[in-house]
Amino acid sequence: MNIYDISKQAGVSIATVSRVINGNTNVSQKTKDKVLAVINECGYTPNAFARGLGLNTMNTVGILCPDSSDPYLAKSIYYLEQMLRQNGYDVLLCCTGYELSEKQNYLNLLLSKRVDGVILVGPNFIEVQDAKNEYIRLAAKKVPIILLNGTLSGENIYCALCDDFQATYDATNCLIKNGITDILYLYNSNSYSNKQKLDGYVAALADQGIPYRKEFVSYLTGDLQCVKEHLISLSRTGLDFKAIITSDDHLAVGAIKYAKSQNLSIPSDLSIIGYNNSIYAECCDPELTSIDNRLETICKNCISTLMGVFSKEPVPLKTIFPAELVKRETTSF
Amino acid sequence: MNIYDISKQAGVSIATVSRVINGNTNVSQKTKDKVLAVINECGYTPNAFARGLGLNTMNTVGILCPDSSDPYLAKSIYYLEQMLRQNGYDVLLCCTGYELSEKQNYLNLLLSKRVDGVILVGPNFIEVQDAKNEYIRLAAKKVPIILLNGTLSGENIYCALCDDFQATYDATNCLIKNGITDILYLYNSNSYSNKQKLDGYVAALADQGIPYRKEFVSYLTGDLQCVKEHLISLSRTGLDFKAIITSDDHLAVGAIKYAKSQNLSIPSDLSIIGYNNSIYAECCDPELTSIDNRLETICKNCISTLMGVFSKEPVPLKTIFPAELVKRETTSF
DNA sequence: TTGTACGCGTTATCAG
DNA sequence: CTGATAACGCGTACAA
Repeated sequence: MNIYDISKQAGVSIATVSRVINGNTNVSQKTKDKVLAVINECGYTPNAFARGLGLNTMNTVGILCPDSSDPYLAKSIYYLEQMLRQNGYDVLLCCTGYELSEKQNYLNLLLSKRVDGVILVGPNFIEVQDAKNEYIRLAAKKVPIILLNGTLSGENIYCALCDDFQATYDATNCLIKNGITDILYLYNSNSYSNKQKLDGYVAALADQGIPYRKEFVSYLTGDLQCVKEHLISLSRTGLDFKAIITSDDHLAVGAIKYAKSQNLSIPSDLSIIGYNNSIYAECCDPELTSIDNRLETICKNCISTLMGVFSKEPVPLKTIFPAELVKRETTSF
Repeated sequence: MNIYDISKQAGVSIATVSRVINGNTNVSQKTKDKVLAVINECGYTPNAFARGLGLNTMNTVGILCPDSSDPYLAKSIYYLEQMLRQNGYDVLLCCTGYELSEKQNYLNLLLSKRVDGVILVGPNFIEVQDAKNEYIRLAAKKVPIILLNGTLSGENIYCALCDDFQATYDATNCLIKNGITDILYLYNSNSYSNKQKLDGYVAALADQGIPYRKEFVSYLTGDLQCVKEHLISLSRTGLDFKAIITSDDHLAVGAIKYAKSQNLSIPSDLSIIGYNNSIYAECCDPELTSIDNRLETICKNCISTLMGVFSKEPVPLKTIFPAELVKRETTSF
């Protein structure tokens, strides 16, 4: 079943069939009806590959993320998929894992599939060492690249993110204002975004005249059990801490597990603040105070920027939204 | 940059370039080296659309799911994406929501994009009324359809699932054997799979001579708060229950929230068993006993079946795995 | 308003 | 081992 079959059956040329399919107005109602009738009768659908070849696009956007099962990234993907589809774009999904080389491979793979644009989801795409981000700039020579919760300068690269520095700065400040100064900071990746968060924590301490203590900051990967055990061993060294801020809700849940295991009561003995305001924050107990980085808003911004680029409208290179501290049961304020 | 440019630059015909690209053996090493050199120099990548047009495939599989941000579905998608990519297939992701008409629309959309196969993820695709599943059988006339955790008979439809009936049967039995007979059952969708789960619960009661009580079974949608409130109002009616089995971990977390709010101690006052063994089960407190339906195994089976269909090998129509009760802190056994 | 003819970039076939 | 050429199915100038 192709456009020739339809044109024969309807007694018109393929050009007319094409016009009808693509909503071209220069077709008489009578002809249009006839063609549509044949199309419906035959259940004809234009061949997407041929169309893609001619138009040099299949209206597809690539979404790259380290791990689509991470609740926060999963939510991002969900929003993006919905919004892209509303705009008539399909989603090609790629889960890269956390290795730089794989991210690079998959980005090139998407380019070779001729996607119209790529969205890099999550802060983990941007490395602190700028040279390692060069592959993204290279890709941006071919299609627009959108960073969701990441920031990178470069032509044809657009960023939408939350002010991570300010967010942890404010959260840290909030604790200090409430008389809590022994604050642990836990993070789980060395991305640029996580560096910002850490900087916010450090700056807040400095601004309040509280000395920064290296042993209060830990880089941690692994499951909840690992987090718990790390905190237990930390407290066994005699370290005394009254609060924990984490770069991720998952770590914060680990902190809750630690508190339970030591019979510490939350928040009177230990305050905990997570990051992302993901489902983790609601299903744990006590429910987690968490920094909300306005995921839906950011996703919406990404898509509107991308659509703007496609239609050659002027769009902002970088959009930064403020975070919001969502207070639940792991803090007393 | 197309195959003609390369062929000119290398001083060979486009046929030879094509042969080199596609690893055809009938090319002399010398020619091959020359062509490869030019390809690398120019950074040439074959046009995927043209290739698709010629081969009538772009090696793409559609994944349809109601909501990619649901932890259980997100995990499924993650596994599937990984495994498909290992086999050289891309993933076109579609989030349909829970409306039948939308599922239908999106399935047709995927077909029009000429995917090589479609995987329907999650039990929610199969309706109890068989007529409502007809659109899937129709789609299967064009490409193989794989049901992940669903079951439907039909040509070119393949199913991999977990024995939901047996799973809740065994879980219910387990509670009864431990002297708990007042067991609530909560479910959140009317899918075929959820019907199986409910049947398992009912059958276990019957086999143990415990009368089935309609008021012990609730259909519930909504967030954790809703679940909690429903249970509170249920207990206010004087209903006395000692255990809750749910069709989904999310509902079970709601049940935990309920127990907390009523100062019931878990599991001595109330036992809770969830379903899916998702991240919900680990991050709540107490950690949730949950029925694990072997997601990774099922995903692996789906992909191997699909690849089998693609290569025209004989494959099973239906594969059923047993579930496993993962015991944590919400049950005493 | 409609039809003809060509281009899009591959891969496959067949001839040499 | 290599080259010429015909599909693949559609969109679209351009002609009528």
